[in-house]
Amino acid sequence: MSTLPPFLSRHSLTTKGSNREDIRRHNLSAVLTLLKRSGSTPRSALTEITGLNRSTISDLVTELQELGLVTEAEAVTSQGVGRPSLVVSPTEEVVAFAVNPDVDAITVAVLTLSGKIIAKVRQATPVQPAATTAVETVHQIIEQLRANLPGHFRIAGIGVAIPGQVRTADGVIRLAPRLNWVEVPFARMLEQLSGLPVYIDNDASLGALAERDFGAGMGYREIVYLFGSAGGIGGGVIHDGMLLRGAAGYAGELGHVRISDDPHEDASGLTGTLESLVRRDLLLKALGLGNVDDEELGEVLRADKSAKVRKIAEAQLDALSIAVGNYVNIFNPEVILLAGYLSTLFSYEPDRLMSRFRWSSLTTSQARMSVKPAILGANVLMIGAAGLAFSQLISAPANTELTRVKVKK
Amino acid sequence: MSTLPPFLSRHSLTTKGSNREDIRRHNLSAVLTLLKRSGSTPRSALTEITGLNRSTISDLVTELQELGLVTEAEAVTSQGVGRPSLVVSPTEEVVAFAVNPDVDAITVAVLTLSGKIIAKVRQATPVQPAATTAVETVHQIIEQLRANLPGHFRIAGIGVAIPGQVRTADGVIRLAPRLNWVEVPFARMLEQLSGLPVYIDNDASLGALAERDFGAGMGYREIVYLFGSAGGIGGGVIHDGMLLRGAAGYAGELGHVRISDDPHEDASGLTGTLESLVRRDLLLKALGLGNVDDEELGEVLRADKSAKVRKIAEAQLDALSIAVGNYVNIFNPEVILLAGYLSTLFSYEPDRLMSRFRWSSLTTSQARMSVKPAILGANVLMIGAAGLAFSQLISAPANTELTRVKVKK
DNA sequence: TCTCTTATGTTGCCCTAGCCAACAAATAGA
DNA sequence: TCTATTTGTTGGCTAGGGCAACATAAGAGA
Repeated sequence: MSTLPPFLSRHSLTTKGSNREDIRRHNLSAVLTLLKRSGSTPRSALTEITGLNRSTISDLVTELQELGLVTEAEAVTSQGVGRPSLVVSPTEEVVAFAVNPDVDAITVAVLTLSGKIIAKVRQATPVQPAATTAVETVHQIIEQLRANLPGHFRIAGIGVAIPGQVRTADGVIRLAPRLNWVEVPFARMLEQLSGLPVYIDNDASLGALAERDFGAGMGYREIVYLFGSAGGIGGGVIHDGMLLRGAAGYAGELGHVRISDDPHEDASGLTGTLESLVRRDLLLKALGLGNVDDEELGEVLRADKSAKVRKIAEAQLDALSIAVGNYVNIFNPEVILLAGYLSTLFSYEPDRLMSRFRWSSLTTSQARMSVKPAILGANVLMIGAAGLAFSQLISAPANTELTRVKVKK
Repeated sequence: MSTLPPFLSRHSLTTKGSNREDIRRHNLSAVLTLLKRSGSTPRSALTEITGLNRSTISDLVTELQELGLVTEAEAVTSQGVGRPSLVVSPTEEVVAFAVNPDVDAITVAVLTLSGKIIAKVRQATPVQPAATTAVETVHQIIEQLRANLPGHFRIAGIGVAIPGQVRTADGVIRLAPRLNWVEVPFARMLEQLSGLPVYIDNDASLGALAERDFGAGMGYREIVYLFGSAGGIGGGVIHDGMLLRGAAGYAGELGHVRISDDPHEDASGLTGTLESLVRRDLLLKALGLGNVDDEELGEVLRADKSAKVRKIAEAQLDALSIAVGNYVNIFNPEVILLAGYLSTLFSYEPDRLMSRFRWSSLTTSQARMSVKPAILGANVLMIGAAGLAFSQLISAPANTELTRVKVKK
């Protein structure tokens, strides 16, 4: 029996020792991570980036190949003097399901390791579904998609993007105001139905991860991601290349941060927050628009010449500027990515935001910092959710079980 | 020559491979980290916490002993059945200098690995010193302290806590408004004079690290630290047990975050920020106090019964509540630590803050979150700065050169 | 077409560091 | 004093990354 100082036990994660298995896992994971992000990569590049020995890379790639995760092929185009390097690619035969339940529809897709969408189903929900109904619908769509996959494909799991707060430890949706879901053990429910491992996280957080891997955040290690949708404003922060989750997974609620004394409430009942000031619905109303997507909204907005609309848009841009300035001070990011409605708003008058946010942040922190629109469009949540489902496989390629498409009875 | 996709090169850090040396370094570091934080620790505890084998711990401790970093001794009190475990302690003979230049004084101290202060000199500066003057003064004090150290002691380096923004990569002070220093290559200057390695960081960030290791943050991995001083409000964020530094080291400027439309400016010219609303000097003035420390301020404040003072204090508490609520939403921390003046303010009426911050953050994120006063007092910056100076040694015990007290000619 | 240069894949061997098992040592309790 | 329990110690094992030598496949130049 031990008599550890009580606080030490909690430190066990940081101060864990490592052994040979950890090395191997780490190196396999490093190689697979590179392949996921950049697709086909020559072995020589893997050697250079990882700093490992040629022979080690050879060994690692062989193991990944035996695991059925990557394939090797001879280079098509020769890249110069010397023996051409073999090109390694993530296989297209390992897939994940991505799920996004929202107010008006449930979307499910099948994606490969490198983020390619193989199939996608969007099922409209006439009435806002209860959690149990939603889980069943998701399950049915997945079964149908699964039946259409080639038999030798294997499945990493199901990733779910939730417009709300998710306790990542056990996959419980604590609160999804728009869906009116409270304390729903979504992961457990869907796992029991589908028999597949289920991973859940907040939608904006997954958006941030998707942009980091395949979008405007590629190559950055310090990213602040702000996502505006019909339901409000969410955020995700990438720090040191990894998602900032906080104690329970609720970190990054960047839309619910108070920046003004304005008494209007946001969707969560907080006043003066970014979400309460930057409202897509207000602009839609002013433009006389109904249910349009962000692209169409952008076009109408740019075409509109009324002073009233301009005033609303600019007031929202100014509020966004303050928030951007704040996040520069807080995170000192390399880049701030604006997605969804915020991207539309930004594009309306980029200079206004760029000049104003500088008033609300320290000049030092602005150095070499850029603000960009996100580039992944409507499929960003699918890519992010699938990435989440793959994350276990990515971090421990040799120790993660994949499920066959056809279940053996 | 390689033709890597341009963004991949920046990823090299995450996707670096690891080898045997990395394991050894990591394990030595894990053991030394534990010893630093908890002081004397039995070998059995090291085994249990790290998860490593008994024989491995034995080997690691032997190496640390040979490096002169730890000592082993038989247990004084027996702790139960079985052979008593040997107790390992960090040596007291490896020290670091801690430096804190401020407006009215320059403070330098000598500390051991476990944060014990061996010697301390506070030299008042009648006029606010220029950077070069300050560096020379620091150097002289260090020489004097060094001369008084036993000859067999060894020095890890100099850690400097700066009331301003520091570019951590090269140790340049970008801006320290209070000292009126701009773009000062402090680390390089002091390194050239002293011949010792110099590490610099922002004062509040170092405060956060000190509280994590030896203060109210012990055992937590997600900490938001807010520090109020005469010069303003600084912040430090510990995420996953590590300091959040951002792209260049400027992250954590939590005092310069705008939370209201109030037009008053803070020390950096930003309006409506936490720092502009929570002002120690205003309260001092209202209480008719001069240059007192936080403890005395707290006593006078508690004794005071005037409505005017109460109004000021409560307004400041309310502003602090909003900021606390915001940081709960942003970081989902386990604990928020209030230090310096903010601790005084909090203690004046803790319930007011505790009830009000709940209005400005999502209830979900408040679960199991606590707000506490920091417990390290006036020496917090010395502890933090010394910890910074030791960090290189801690992270690579076998590969870090220590300097002898007596220089061989 | 034939070398020469260059870059990469392959193979066998080495070495390090963590693990394991057996044994020794030091305690508490009966 | 004897037993159970826990921990330190020792020697051998093993996995996996590094290394060097060699093989291979290009391009360049004559």
